[in-house]
Amino acid sequence: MNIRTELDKRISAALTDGGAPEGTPAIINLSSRPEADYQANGCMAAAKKLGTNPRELADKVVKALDLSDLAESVDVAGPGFINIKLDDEFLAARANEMAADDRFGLPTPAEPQTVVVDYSSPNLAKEMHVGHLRSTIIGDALARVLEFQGHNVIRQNHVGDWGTQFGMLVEHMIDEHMGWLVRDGHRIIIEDLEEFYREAKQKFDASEEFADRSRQRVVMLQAGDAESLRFWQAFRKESLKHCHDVYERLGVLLTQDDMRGESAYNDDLPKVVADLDAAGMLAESEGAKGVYLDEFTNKDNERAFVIVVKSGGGYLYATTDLAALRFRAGKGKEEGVVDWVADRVLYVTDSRQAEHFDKVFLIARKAGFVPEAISLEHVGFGMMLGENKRPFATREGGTVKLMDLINEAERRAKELVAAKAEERGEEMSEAELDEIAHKVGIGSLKYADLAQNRTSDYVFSWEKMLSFEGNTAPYMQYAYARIRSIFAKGAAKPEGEDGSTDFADSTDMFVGHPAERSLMLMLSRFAETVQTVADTCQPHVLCAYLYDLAGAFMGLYENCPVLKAEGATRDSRLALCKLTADVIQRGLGLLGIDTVERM
RNA sequence: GCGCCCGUAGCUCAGCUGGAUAGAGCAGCGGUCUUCUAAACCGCAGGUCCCAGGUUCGACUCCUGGCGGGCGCGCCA
Repeated sequence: MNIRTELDKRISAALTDGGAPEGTPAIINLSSRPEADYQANGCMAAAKKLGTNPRELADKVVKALDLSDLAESVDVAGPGFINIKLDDEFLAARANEMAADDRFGLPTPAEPQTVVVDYSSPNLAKEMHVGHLRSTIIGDALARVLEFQGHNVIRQNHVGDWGTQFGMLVEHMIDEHMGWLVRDGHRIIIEDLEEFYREAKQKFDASEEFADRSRQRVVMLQAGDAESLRFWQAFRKESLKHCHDVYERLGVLLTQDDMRGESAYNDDLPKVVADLDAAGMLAESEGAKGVYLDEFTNKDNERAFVIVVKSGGGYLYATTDLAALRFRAGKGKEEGVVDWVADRVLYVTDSRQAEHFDKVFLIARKAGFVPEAISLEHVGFGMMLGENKRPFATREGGTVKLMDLINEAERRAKELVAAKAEERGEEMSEAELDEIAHKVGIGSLKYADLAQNRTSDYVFSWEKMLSFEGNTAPYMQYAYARIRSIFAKGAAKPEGEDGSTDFADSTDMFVGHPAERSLMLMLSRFAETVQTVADTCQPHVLCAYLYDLAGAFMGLYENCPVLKAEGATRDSRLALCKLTADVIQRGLGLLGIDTVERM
């Protein structure tokens, strides 16, 4: 149950009974006061509109309201706040309900949506680097959250596999006599994509002859020349393998099936342009074709011109994005390529592209490519900065490869875990150490990114993200491991071989101590938290929740013995521990982060 | 020139369609391990919420104008 939604529904109705217009929002917030768990702030705003006294309205609302099944007290305070203290038994019932439900009481959406999440989308010309990290991590977390909610999530990896650079790369491949490898149908091996790109680029800049050949190669490629395509295909395959190696290491759910790169829309590009023309939107300027938008201005304060065909005849990313939008909004299904039509499309790219998407979305709407009912959202994020506040780079100022970053994260995590295990005098096999280091290292990398509001730039710090103090992955994973160790230590096991528990009445939790109540209250907020994350595309809200949950658990851990308690109290606390661990595990799982049984 | 984002404790950040006394972590100081992992917990100290106006019963939040920083604005993505 989403308690917040429930309160909003009921109090909103009571506001109507009290004389406010239908649909007046109750404005339910968490209360920071000890005498309340939630507060409704809607009366003040409503009273202002009605021209009545807010306190009187609040009194009327409370009279019209029946919260007896969930609240212990409902009081009017201050200028017209309605304070709600939930009933202990209600909270315990919610906890029991959550424990018996693998969705932890999360309501299924009334109308499941088809949500396209466009994320990661690296350029295949180069190896994946830190610039792709945030999109990959944030997008993956959002896809997991939406999927868990019950929506039909379509992951789309809109990789850059069709640009000018590919002419250059193919030409370089030919120069390097890679033809025999390609011809035999074997996968070519490029040890270092980054280096390969650099070589090609150097040649391109240094040799006019090579540059010319590269440009010709692009034309041949786009015209469908078999030889060129074969090389391109081989390079693409090799590059994709690098990507998927990274995804695998990161535990990102993108697969080959989610791949739909720019090249997939190649045939649609002329049609997009023709349709813009048919819609009367296409204009020409200095040989280029594009769309004028009154809603935006350029540097000279004239209306903006969005180019879709270059003066040389080539297409741009705006064209490809329009084709992709149309594909997602129904054309893909119409043509029998896919079996879905998007209700919502999320573009997880850095915030510098915000205006680009505003323009593209606008054109798509105006041209009738995407109906108003389909929600188009640019999920922007800030840059990754080094501790010197400059864009994150190697000491020499070069690009940081994602694979190197991952290796470093795991190396540091392993060092930490090994040192602590030794300090405690615990034996840990190399294999177990590696597994824990992997989960902690990757978890740290992800959590540090996700825990912060995505819109702002974020300062990358190894020290901070691998710290066990504060809102970090290691802290959360440690909190989980501590709970699990209660089960490992005591005779009680969270579940037996057959999934049964060995403590009686495992779902019969009750409130016997304030710390238990606080924990249950926090647990009950899981559903509303997931809802917020899905609505706003802000994974940091989930991180903050999990951190608060861990904090609430520490209250129990410090104040309420579990294994030493007896009878029903012991059972109740064990069940509470298990539920907390499960919610933490699920919550971290929604962020793409694994838990460990010990660390 | 226009537009977008940001400015909260020494540092890194939260602050939920405007709500009651602005919260965490780090760093600083002081406590808590014969007791379920002390990689933890508890306490203390620390803030003109960039500035100035305005709207309102009420503003970190909304509006206007500044200041400071980042980014974008026609043939890269």
